[in-house]
Amino acid sequence: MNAPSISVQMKCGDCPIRHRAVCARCDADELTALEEIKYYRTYEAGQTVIWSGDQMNFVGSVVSGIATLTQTMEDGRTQMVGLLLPSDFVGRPGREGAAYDVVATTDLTMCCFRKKPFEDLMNRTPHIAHRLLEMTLDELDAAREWMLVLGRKTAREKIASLLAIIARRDASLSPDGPQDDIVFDLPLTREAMADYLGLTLETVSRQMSALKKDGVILLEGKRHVTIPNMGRLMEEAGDDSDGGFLV
Amino acid sequence: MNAPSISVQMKCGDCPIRHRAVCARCDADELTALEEIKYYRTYEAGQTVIWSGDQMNFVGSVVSGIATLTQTMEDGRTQMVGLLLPSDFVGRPGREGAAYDVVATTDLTMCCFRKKPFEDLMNRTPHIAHRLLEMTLDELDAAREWMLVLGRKTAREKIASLLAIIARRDASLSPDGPQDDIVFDLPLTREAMADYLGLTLETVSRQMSALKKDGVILLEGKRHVTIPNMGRLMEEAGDDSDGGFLV
DNA sequence: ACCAGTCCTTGACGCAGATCAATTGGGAAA
DNA sequence: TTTCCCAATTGATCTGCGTCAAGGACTGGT
Repeated sequence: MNAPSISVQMKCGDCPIRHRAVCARCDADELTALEEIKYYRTYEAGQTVIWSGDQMNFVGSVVSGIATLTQTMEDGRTQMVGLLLPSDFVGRPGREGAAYDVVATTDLTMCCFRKKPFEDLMNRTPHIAHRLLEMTLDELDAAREWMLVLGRKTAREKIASLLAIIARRDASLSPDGPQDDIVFDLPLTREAMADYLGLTLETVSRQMSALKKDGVILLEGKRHVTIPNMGRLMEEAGDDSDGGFLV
Repeated sequence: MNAPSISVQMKCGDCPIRHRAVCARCDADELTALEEIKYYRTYEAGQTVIWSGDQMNFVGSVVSGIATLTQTMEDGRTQMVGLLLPSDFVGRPGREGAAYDVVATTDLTMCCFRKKPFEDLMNRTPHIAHRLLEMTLDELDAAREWMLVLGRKTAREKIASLLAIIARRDASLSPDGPQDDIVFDLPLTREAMADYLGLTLETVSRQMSALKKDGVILLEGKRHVTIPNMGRLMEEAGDDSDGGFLV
């Protein structure tokens, strides 16, 4: 057999991202098996990928674009419970339905695996099951970290926490040196930020302006952000530990 | 081989609870293996079981008593991120240290398994790994459910949500008919409730009084609670769906 | 009986963030 | 260029919950 290059296959064929469900121990057979059950789907900004409660017949990863996981009460109050960036995993192996609405906030491409065969592969491949457990533990840590943000932080600290997460996530993707300015475009509207932070969009806007005035961030236009001093931002977030991760 | 009664072994020998990590597919050999690496530990009310960051050399379940998972900021603000009731699992297979403080809020008995041998067993026993993934997904759902509570609910709704969780959890343990009054003793101080709900103890106290005045709950002394109408309580929680579970 | 300690309740007041409302800015279509 | 549209900003006011403070109800110890 003509063994394919692992480094390419690790990234799941032609996906430009590294699937988190795929790990260093995956061998060529497993990768071929994944290749056979995978397909791509694209969604437009604003489209709902899955409604809470719907049957979900795939798992997969975000390839490009941003999606959110949200919960809504009958009276319309909504809380975002997860932010899905490229390479993040979506799906609940072993579960029937979706627990939350998944919404594309930008144009979105997903790399999906049909669920049943994926579960079969998982069941006969211990290290994939192991990897999924690790990923789920990561998400649990992130969710609990966020509980502290929602329950105990001020509006200013909440905003700083969110910016820190996005900045860190973004910086880890780019190959820049670690202590340069961090520059990125916010992938969320003020309203989406508010739904993530348990605030109103007005409060988000005011605190963004305040952080800008105080030199914690630079803002060009509405979305383009520069972090001149990551340490300062993390102080503002009330977050000494450089832990703090999300999704 | 003299196969032991599964129904007894399912409960892990002499533990009075059913370990969630042990499932219907566990066979006698696996149960024996667990039996060999298990031990009990007891803690007094108020004692800290594990400090965040500490090396954790066991996993296990709560046998009796209540423990909490909490995070604390440097300035002392604390947020509870999990409530551990009997049969709940503690531990992060595959992880080195503890991510949160675990504190006994009442006298507590834990049934522990030494971590390394437990992980070995998990690694060679797919259905135990599978069970752990399921448990972790449950906890993730619970954490995300709680994010909605923390981010978007009012103080009154928060209190009602917490009471509903404890009531439901309690009712599922007792063999009573489903539509009787639900009666239980609150396992938490007002301060612990506040730390769970992102409130102050004074607000918790006021809202408890308000719910009592409005007949949503009956209070005898400080801790003894009767829920005359579970549906009413869940309305107050802003929670139509009878989902809603926690840890 | 008395005291000390802990937990809880209740009141008075202030403030962070919500609500309501008006205006600005910037990109796309005509 | 003008117009439209939607995201975002900013201001004015309101309010739910936090803060500070005083006191009550148990419990266990002496």
